[in-house]
Parts: sequence; C-alpha cells; structure tokens
Amino acid sequence: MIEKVERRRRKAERPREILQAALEVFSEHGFTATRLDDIANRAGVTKGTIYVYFESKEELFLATVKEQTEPVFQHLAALLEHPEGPAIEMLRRHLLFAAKHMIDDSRGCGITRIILTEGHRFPAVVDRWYVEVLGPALKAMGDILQYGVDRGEFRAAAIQNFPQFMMAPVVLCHIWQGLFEERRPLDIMNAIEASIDVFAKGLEIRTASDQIDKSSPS
Amino acid sequence: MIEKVERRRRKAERPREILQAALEVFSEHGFTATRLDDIANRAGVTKGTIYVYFESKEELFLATVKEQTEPVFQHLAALLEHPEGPAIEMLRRHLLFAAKHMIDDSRGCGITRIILTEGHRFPAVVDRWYVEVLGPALKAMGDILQYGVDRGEFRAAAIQNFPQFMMAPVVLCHIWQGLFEERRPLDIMNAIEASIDVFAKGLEIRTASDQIDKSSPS
Amino acid sequence: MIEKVERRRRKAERPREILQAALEVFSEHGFTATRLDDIANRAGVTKGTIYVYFESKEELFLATVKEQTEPVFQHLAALLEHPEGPAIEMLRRHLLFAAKHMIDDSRGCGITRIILTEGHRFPAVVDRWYVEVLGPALKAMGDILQYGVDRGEFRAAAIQNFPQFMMAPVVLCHIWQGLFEERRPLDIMNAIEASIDVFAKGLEIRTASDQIDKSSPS
Amino acid sequence: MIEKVERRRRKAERPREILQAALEVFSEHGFTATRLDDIANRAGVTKGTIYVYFESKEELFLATVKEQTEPVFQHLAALLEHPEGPAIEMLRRHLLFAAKHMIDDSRGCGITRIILTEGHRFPAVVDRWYVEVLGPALKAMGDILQYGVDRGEFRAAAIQNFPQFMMAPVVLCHIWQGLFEERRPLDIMNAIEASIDVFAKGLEIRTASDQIDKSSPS
DNA sequence: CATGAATGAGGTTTCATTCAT
DNA sequence: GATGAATGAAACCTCATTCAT
Repeated sequence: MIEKVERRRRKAERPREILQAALEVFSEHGFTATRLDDIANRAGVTKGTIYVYFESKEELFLATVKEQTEPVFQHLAALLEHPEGPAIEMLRRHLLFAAKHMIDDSRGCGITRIILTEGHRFPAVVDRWYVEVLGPALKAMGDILQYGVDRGEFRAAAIQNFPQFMMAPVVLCHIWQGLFEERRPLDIMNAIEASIDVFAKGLEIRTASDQIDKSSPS
Repeated sequence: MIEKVERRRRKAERPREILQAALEVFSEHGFTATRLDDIANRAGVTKGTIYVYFESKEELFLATVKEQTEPVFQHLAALLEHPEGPAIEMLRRHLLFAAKHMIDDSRGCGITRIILTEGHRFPAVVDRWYVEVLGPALKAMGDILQYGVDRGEFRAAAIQNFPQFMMAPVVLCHIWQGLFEERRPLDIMNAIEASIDVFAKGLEIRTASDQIDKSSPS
Repeated sequence: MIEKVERRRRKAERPREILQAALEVFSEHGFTATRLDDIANRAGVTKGTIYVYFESKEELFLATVKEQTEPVFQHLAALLEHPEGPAIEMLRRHLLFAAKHMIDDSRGCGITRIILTEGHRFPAVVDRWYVEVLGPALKAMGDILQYGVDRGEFRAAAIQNFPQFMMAPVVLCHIWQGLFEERRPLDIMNAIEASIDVFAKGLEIRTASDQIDKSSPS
Repeated sequence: MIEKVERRRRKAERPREILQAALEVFSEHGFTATRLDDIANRAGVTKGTIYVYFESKEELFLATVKEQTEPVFQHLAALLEHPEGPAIEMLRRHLLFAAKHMIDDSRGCGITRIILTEGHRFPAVVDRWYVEVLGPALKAMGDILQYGVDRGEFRAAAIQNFPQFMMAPVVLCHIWQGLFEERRPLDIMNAIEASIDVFAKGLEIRTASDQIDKSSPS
C-alpha cells in the first residue's frame, strides 16, 4: 500500500523528473545529439511517457530552457534593484556571477551553450530566452554603465549602445568550453578578471575631455 | 540525354563547384541539417559524385572550412610580418578586418559560425582549425599586444595571457548573427569600433604605475 | 488501418519471428546477399523493428547462428556423457547425426554453410561459433578416438591430433551441397557411410605392431 | 620513342596484367569484398580499362579462375597417364600435391577457396570449374582407387562411388585456412599425412573376405 | 585503345513519433 | 496516466557500370 502512495506521489512529479533528466542529458550532449531514449532512461520512464507531458522533443527542450533560465533572470532583476557603490564593482559582480555560474552549474551552463550554439534552429526558443533572460541581462548591463556615467565614474562611451559586448567575454567562455573542453583548458575566472581589468581601465574617467564627452554619448 | 552530353565537361572544376555548393548549403543550414543531396543538387551533380572527391561529409566540411579560412590565415600572417606604426592601429585593423570579412562574406561567416556552434561534435575539425587558423590568429593578437607593450604604447596587462578575449567581440558578432539573424539586427562595424574604443583606452599607458608594471605582466 | 490494430499483438513473439525469418533468408541467400528488407518482409515487420531487437545485421546473424547451432552442441555434449559400446559405433552415430541434421534441416544446414563460406568476413562470429559449437564437437571427436584407443579398439594414429579431419566428410557435404545444390545431387547418407567404412577399417587394430603403437600416439 | 614501343608492348599485355592483379586481389579478399578499383590500382590501369577486356566483374573472376586452374588440370591429367607402382603411393602423391599447392601458391589456393566458399553465387563458374578441374580430379581419384583394386592392393569399397570424399581433407584445409587464418593455425602437411595414413589402412586388403568383395564394388 | 569522371540504385542504420493496451 | 512495441522517413555511404573524350 505504501508503495502505491509513493507511486502516486512519483506520478505527480514525473514532469519534474523528466525535465531534470532532460536538463542533464541536453546539457551534456546538446540538442541534436540527445536522444529521447537517453532522457527517458535517466528519468526512469519510457519514451512514450515523455509524450504524455511534452508534445515534442523541441517542446521538451523549450521547457528545459525555461526551467533553467528562470533563476538567472531572478538574479539579474535583484542585482539592479538597489544600485550602490562603485559602478565598476557592480560590473565586476555581474560578470563574475555569470562566470561563476558557468563553472559551478555545469548543467545550466550546458543549456546556455546549447542556446548559443544550436539556438539558430529554434527561433522561438531563442526569442523567449532573449525576452526573459538575455534582454534583462543586457538591460542590467546598460543600466550599470549608465549608473557609472551618472555618478561620474565612467566616461560616456559608444559601448553603451552595445551592452551585449560587455558580456562578450562570458560568451567566449561558453563557446571556448564547448569547443575545446579539456583539450585546451581555460582559466575562466582569471580570464574574466583580465577582461574586467581592461573594461575598468577602458571606461574610467581620467581626463577633462572624458568629462566633457559625458553629456553626449554617441 | 542532352544532360549526359556534358558529363565530363570540366574535370578540374568539379571539386571547386562542389566546394562552392557545400559552402553555401553548410553556411545556410549548418553541418547536421545539411543533406548531401542538397549540396549535390546545388552543385548540379549526384550524391555519388561528391564521394569521388571527398571521403565523407565530414571531410567535405573540413575542406570547405579550409578553403574558407585559408585567406583569413594568410591575411593574419601578412599583417604581422612588418609591424609598424601604433599598436592600437594594428589591433584595430585586425579586428575590423575580421568584422568586415564577416559582413562581406556571409557564407564564410556561416562557416566560422558552424565551427563555433557545431564544432564540439568534430574535435578533429576544430583542432585542425585551431592549428591552422585560430591559433595563428591568437598568436598574432598576442604579438600585437606585446608589440604595443614593447614600444611603450600599451601597459602590461593580464589580458596578454588571454589573447582570445581580445577577439571576443568578433566571436559575439558571429554568435549574435547566428542566433538572431534579421530579427535583432546588429550594427557590427560600430559595435566593433565601440569595443576597440574600450580596448584602446583600457590598454593605453597613462600613469607612472602603468610604466612600472610593464616589466612584470602577471 | 486493420493492419495497425494488431500492432502490439505479440511482444515476446517478435524476436522469434524475426529470427525465424532471418534463418530462412540467410540460409537461402547467404549473409551478404541478404537484405534486411527481405527479412523484415518475411517476418511481417518493418526494417526498423529489427533494430528494436538486434543491434545490427551482424548481430542478427550471430543470434541466428546461435539459435541454430545450440541444439547441435547439446547433442554433442549428451553423446559423450556416457560413453559405452564400441567406439566405432559412437563415431558412426556422431557423423550420421551431423549428416542427418543436414538433410532434415535444410535451413540449419544453410547457416552452417554460411559460416563455412562467408565466415572469414566475421572472425568474431566464427570464433564464437568455434568456442560454442565446433570446438566441443572436435573435443567430442577426439574423446571418441581416445576412448576407442583406451578400450583397445582403435590403434593410436596421428589423426588423433587432427580430430577435425574426422569431420571432413561432413564439411565436404556442406560445401558440395552449397556449390551444386540440385545440379549434382549427392547421396549424403551413403557417402558418409562409405567414409565411416574407411575410417573404421583405417582405425581398427589388426596387428601386433598396432597394439605396440598404442602407447605412443605421434 | 622507346617509350612508345614499350607502351605498345605493354598494351598487348594489359589483359594478362589485369588478370594477374585480379588473381592477387581476389585471392586475398574474396569475390564480394574485392573492388574493381583495387584490381585496377594493382594492375596500374583505371577501372574503365578493365571493361575494355572484361564484360563484368563476374566475367573477370571467371577468367581469373580459368587462368589459375588450368595448370592444376594439366597436372592431374599427367598424373594418371602412366600409372605405376603402388596405388597408395599415387594416392599419396595426389593428395600431397594438392596440399603443397595450397601452401606454396597462396594465390591459387585463394581462388580455390573462393570457388568453395562464394561459388554458390556463380553456378556458371562452378560448373565450368567442375568440368575442367574438379571433375577430372575426381575421375583421377576414382581411377587411382580402381587401379589399386585392380592390382590387388585396395579392397573394393563403397568409397569408390564417392571419390570426392577422398579429397575431403584437402577441402577441409581450404575451409579451415579461410575461416581461421592465423588464429588457429593448421599443420597442413602433417594433417594430410595423418589422413592418408587412415585412408591407406582403411583401403588395404588384409583378409580373405576383402579379396572376395573385390569383384563386387557396391 | 584507354581514360576517369560521373552515375544512381541499393544497402544499413538512426530515431522522433505513434498508438493499442 | 503509462507503456513500449512498432513505425517509416531519411540519412550517409558504396561501388559496379557507363560513356564522352
């Protein structure tokens, strides 16, 4: 009898279990190379069961992405709620968070990598991801830059129009890891720090002319 | 029957034609989604003919990559042969060349994008590409940085250990274009210029301490 | 649509059905010339179904071989369990059993023939077959010879070192049937009997010197 | 100019060169596994050239067989021309010749093995081979047996009706070598000698009843 | 005669998806 | 709800054969 109860409880958790399994397998092998059989096996169900909860492999992937990226979105929102202290510190925190997230959460990182690399096949997925994750992150980045300019810390620079390029180092890390894995290991944290170092020096105000430029970002 | 009359029309042209067709189809659909039939059709030959010249789909792709990336490699080699003038100018030229290449040659850009995005499935391809193209490019980038440091133009910075991150903006462009195509257009040239602007300011020597650091890059 | 109604009719039956079909088609056309389509058609399933149960054409063939040869192996094991009576009778029984098996079970015979004739392309199959079927059969043959020597019925002869040559007549039958089928029919049973007749006379002890030789088989 | 002469001479020898190459490749890989490309390469011509001289792969194989087996046929004919000495010696010579032929001429042996193993796909080849090679060989074997009986050396035995079974050891050698190659090496000469030993004892006359049987071979 | 580029039918294998139970 | 057997549409690749030159 106890078994039955457990089974029922498990049934209610099936979708979550499948999503969890999908997360792991997708992030390990990518979308195309992942077989539904693998996911089913890892979830302890059969292939058919997946179709009870998800319409197709693509829909399952989309749900996986959503499940995974929501927390990142939350973090981003929180980060910008109470801006305080030097802008460069916020910038650093932002990039290091993304970098650390990559190192610590290999599965989450895997999903992001799939979006970056296989996303072109799923415009819908990408666009949703943009709206919910990347967009806000870019907005946050833009806000940080503007915050720095406003408090007289950063010079006004054209890069403000391209906030995504402030995240280019993180994107590069994802790509590099995906391409070379252990074959050409990358010291992510130091690389990101080195990039931040350049950004910091590249944005800080040092001359009068920088100050003057402030009023007219290109 | 008329078709068959020209069967042997051009012997030396076939590989080039196939390569050309492959370039187009690959860069449009990516490696996995490309069917040899598509390439054959576009090249005006049959599937079997492809195997006369290329051992496998993967080899064909590799040849396509090589054909496409060789010129870039050549350019890189040339660029560094006679370093002269301000290092920042060389850096700008290097990045803008890569960016322009992307804009002008949408198919070549497609190939690079495939390497970045589908490369993880083909370690052999990626490694060959690294040795022949990316590696030298990174070396060139590192040399430019060192050249700038040597002539007292750049400060010694940790980024010298991660030359690939100087190309992060270009990589980001590739990824962005791949992901969003026309849906979220990117002003590539201005974005690259904005990044160069940050790099330039971020690397230039301004204080005595920068000068002192010069002798000890981390 | 009616067809589809029975889709899942027999789950445990499928492998057997496929194996049965494979047995028939393989033994008719040989390994190479057999198409999986043929087997699928005869089994009343689609090609894909075969791969639900068997990993590859080769594995399917191996399974077929095993299914077919296991009984022969069993017979051999049983035959030697309780040696009794004249050795020549055991030898006769052994060879006639193999011959009868060939005549009665044309499909099983076909499989053996494939091993003999196409086996060189599948060392793994052949070696497994050796270990499980041929090896034991040769051992049995060797044991019979030794049994005959021990009970003073057979002379010790060099052929004891080559037990497989005691089965040469059976092998020849397989080859002959495979080569000539009905075009040059062979009276298998009488041919085997004739061979046994030679073997019997060739092994029996008649002179004192044979007796003496007994202690030193070459 | 000299070149031209040579080339012309070579041209006249093309068919022979192709046959020679075919012999080598066929005997190495068997019929099915041999590609015309391989033969063409080894012969130093192109695939198309083969079709100038031979209508198809099958025809080429048939020609190869003919070229190879003719000498064996000649030997057999010679062997029986002047029967003299003990029949058992002739028998021994006959079998040892076949065995030695197998060991010495790996290519010829290869062809024979192909006939034995892949022949069932080419009834025409097999039948021609029977008429020209195997048939005469069997006739010779039968003649030897009869010669032995006639001179009071061999008993009249049923095996006379199945002369091919006197060659079973040789056939077995071919099959064994084909199946196991170096994995389970076979001491051919000693094995054949051991078989001859059994045959000799199995056929010789020792009792009065053997003598009586002489007049009525079954 | 000789070439060798081109063919194209045919093979095995994969896997997302369906559906009767 | 869950199953898992079955599907079938492709995909890549091979290679004997053809034919214009």
